Amino acid sequence: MLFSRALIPTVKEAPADAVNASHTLLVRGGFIRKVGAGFYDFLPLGLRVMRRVEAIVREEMDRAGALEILMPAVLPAEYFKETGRWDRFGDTLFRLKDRKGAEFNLGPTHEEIVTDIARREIRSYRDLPKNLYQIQTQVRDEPRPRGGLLRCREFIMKDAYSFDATEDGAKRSYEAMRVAYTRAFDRMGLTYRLVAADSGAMGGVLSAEFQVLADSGEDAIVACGSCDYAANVEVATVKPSAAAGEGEAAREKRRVHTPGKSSIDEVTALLGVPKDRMLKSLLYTAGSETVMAVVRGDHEVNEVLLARALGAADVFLATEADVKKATGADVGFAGPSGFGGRILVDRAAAAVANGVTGANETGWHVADVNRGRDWNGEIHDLRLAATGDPCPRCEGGKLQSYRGIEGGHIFVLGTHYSAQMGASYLDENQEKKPLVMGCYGIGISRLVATAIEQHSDADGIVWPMSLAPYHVHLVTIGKEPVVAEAARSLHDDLLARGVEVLWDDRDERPGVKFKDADLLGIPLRVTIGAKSLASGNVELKPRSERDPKKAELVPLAAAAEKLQSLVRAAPGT
RNA sequence: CGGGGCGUAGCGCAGCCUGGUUAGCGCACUAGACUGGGGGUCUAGGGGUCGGUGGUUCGAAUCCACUCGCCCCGACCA
Repeated sequence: MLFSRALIPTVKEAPADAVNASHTLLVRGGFIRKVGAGFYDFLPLGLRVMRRVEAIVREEMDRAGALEILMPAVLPAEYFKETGRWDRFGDTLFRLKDRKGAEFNLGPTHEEIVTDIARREIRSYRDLPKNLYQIQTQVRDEPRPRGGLLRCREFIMKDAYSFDATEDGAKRSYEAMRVAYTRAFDRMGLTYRLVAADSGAMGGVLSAEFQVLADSGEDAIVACGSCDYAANVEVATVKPSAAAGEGEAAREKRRVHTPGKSSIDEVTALLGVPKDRMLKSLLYTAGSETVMAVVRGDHEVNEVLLARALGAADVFLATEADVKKATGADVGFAGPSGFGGRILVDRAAAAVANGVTGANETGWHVADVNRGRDWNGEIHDLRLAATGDPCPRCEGGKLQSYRGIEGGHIFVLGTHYSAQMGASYLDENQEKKPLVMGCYGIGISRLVATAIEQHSDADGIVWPMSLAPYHVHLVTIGKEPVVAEAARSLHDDLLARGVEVLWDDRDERPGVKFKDADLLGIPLRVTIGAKSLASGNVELKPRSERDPKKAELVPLAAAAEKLQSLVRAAPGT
């Protein structure tokens, strides 16, 4: 491709609304342009990268035996109404009406539609297993699109759905997807962790996220430094360590006056006790119930774990009024000792001896309280895991916190949708049974940005070969006909060898071309100028090499073959 | 949805507080000249319903009201 004939509108200045590297560089490099909040144009270069992601994902899905289909982006409302998600999705669902007033929604995901295919087309256990996938535009009216391609209202997703006769079969399908995803993410050159994830209100059995590590990520995850334990903090648990005051003799409970001191910091400062002696007591609303969650003063409540422990879909921190009603005291003076309602306590807090906590009376705390004698509660894992916490799986391992971008999610759904929608099969005994389903997503367009979050420097993008819009960026310097002739022959030779090349043939100064080359991030840069060409050479430099002096001189005649072998040898291609 | 902020040329911004010539700067763009290995220099140009509507005023980019859009933090995120 000739640069002069392409549409690659690079700009020097970052867009005002870009806050992270991928957004800035995708816009500056002319890969994408914003159309509206959460909607983007993919310009030629951006589309080429996305096609690479798609191709890798498609290859790995096909290798795993999945079958590509395409479902509509516009869906009659009846499908989401059938499963109740018409209401449950709330404002996130884009709704529209046709000319007759019939209701539709844009597809945010396609469980209903694929289940409809299954109930119509799958009859027998002999038809199983099946895994159907599509690469399709998905639309969700996100409350807050952000980060350029990282969180859009319209995005490209690969979503796959497996159908099995049994739970065991579903696990095999899930495992096949885990392998396929691992291969795909490896080929894309991404550094990621496969983490245990919340299976949500769907009652899923197995659920894991492919979290691509990036400081700009929206998700918090923890991973063990010693074993392979890794989990979204939403579901991460922690091995209990030695409790504060363990083994101490229980002292007599006493009331302490703490006027105006409602926070852990204030109370520990006033009383001179360490934070891990405090029993932090928070009130949550779960459905119509108000419950107390107790964690140690130096810990935080994990609301997902709390909701799970309660069997609730969601919990919300109680309002000020609810706290007063439940405890009889202002916010900041709640405690399990003497509390009348349901109490859930984290393991670590449960073990605290001679603890300090709120007295359920404004301006008062109680000290030297002990569980069993002064209070009680249901013991669960309720605390948020953090860096330095002991790994729940191995001996001696410490958890480390990371930020991640969810690049993929694999999930055994069970029979949630199939039972609801009547998607069943007949087994060997003529017995009708619901299909056991799994679903598996990869954020195709998001991964374009995610790759840049991991592969860029101060000058621009550094694409892995497998995702690069072109393999070779050919830069010609000067107007001498010999230079253009050499470039033309190399360009044609590369094309004949299946190497994709972008030739910057513009009448621009060398500095402009080099800056643009660094910005675009094509992995191999070949410079042809009169200087080196005089000795029959061209200059070769990988984008990952920062120092231009380290460019390698390669005889023009040997350049194409050398480049071809470099492209072939690159991982993931 | 709560809090904060921004809409002025294709992009990035100043001007607004304290209303008053022809609305300005940098980049980009057009033409010419010089230049030619890391975003070069000079000359001459083109490009604006100042987000929209209404109001105040002799006069509004500037003040007021409403409205639309966008961004950031939070909530939310099958």
